[in-house]
Amino acid sequence: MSHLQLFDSQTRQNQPVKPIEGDTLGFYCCGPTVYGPAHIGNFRTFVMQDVFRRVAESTGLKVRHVRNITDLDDKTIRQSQEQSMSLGDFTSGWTEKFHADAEALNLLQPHVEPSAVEHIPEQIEMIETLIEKGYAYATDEGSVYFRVDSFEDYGRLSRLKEREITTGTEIAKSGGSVSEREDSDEYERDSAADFVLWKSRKDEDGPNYWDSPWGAGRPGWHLECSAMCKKHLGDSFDIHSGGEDLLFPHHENEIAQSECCNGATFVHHWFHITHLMVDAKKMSKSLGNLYTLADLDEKGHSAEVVRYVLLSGSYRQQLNFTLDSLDAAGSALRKLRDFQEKLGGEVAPNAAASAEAFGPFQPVLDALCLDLNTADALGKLFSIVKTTQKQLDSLSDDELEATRRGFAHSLYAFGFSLAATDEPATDIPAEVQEMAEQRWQAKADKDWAKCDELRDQIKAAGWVVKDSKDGFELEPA
RNA sequence: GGCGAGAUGGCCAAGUGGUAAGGCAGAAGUCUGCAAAACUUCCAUUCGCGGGUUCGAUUCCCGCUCUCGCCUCCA
Repeated sequence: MSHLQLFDSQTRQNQPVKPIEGDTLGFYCCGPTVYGPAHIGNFRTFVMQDVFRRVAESTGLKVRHVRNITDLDDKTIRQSQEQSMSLGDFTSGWTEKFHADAEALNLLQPHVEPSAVEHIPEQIEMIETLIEKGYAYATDEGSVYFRVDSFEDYGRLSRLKEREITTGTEIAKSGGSVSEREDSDEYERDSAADFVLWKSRKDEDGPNYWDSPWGAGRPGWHLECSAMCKKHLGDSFDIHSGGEDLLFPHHENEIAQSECCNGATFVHHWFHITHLMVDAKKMSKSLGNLYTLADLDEKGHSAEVVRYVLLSGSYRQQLNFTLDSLDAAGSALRKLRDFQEKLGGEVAPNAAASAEAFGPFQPVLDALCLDLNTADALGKLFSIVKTTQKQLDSLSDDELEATRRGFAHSLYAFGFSLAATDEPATDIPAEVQEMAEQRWQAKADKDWAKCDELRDQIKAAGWVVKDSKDGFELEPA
């Protein structure tokens, strides 16, 4: 049995992954904010979380996977207002889109997918507790803030003390940039570090407000995750995950809210995924390097190819995404597909796999178990594929079966389905089709000169003929 | 300014105190009427630069150069 180790951002070490209590691992992922299409950077995080779950289950662990939908925050409200849509209609559209993308990427469905608007009462309840215990205060305007000074452990995840927090002005002076802050609803805080738990109603929120003991308003963004964690995984659970940017302040604030409210250690293991770079730069709309699955699909790249690229580097490293890397990934996947065809037979991998099922592919699982080293694991996979291929003919039935099973389980762990590629259905011009058919006839007649001539003509028309035993294929040149 | 990550063959990317995985691309061959695909073989005496420790360093230590990320609501 292989034991899964995962780097923990808080202790900055690999830690064994095992449930603190019982036999099920509580696993919470900060999900997408549904205000637009998710981009491949978002998906790097979700794909890695997916691989984590697949590997954990492959080693025999049970996982309770919770991934929320953030449908209530500044962005969803602003966008829905701008588009004159109800918040619900607006977010459900983008949620559907996210689900479609997730399915295309072969992400396992979380066991629970809670949304923020469905957890308003839970959030209000937490605020009440925090006020009662003296960790939060309401302002005259009807907002509630968390008093950061009241939680002495504040900053332990992000090492706040070591980071010598500077103010926005100082950063600006030193040439750094600092995000715009919406001070309009934050000026009445006792301390600049305090963060909002409840935002009093503002005109621009439109109809999106809820009643509370402090008046109409809505919960602060950080609180939703705390509330959903508490409800679906309890006061204390195993692993909390998200993009590296969430480490501070989002996760720091979650710890503060949850631990002060619940009086228990919030999370035992923090799993943060490093950001994806595109063409060696940070993704941004202004650079035009922010890709969605739809963008890449348009360029003829399947979601599985994207998934492969996202797994080609280690998740704690900045991975540089390029369009070229998609082509390389496509070729690599084709190689795996060919191998699968050569193996023949059918094995349906499933989550109830035991580590033994990997058989000759054990090194793949071992690599994944060491902090999800997907790059190393892919290397192991290809090595084994190569050596197996050479001895394929001399394998006994049992060995062949073990190979099939091990390969299938490896694919499952990576989340590759290797479904037959859907060739882009480009319309073939009738005259090209005609020429190709003539050529096929000429070939049957062994009229090689005519064959070659037609091949050239077809090529001139921008197409390439590829023969197989039973017929030909046309592809854009 | 503070904190952090990194620099490995044409590209991507692992890794280890004992002499560089894997993928892509490229080359040759088998096969094929020719192609394509597939398969086989080849492809870094070398891991940013300069020192040091060591029998031995790409891997440990020191210095330097460069790149990149984060620094309050962006996965």
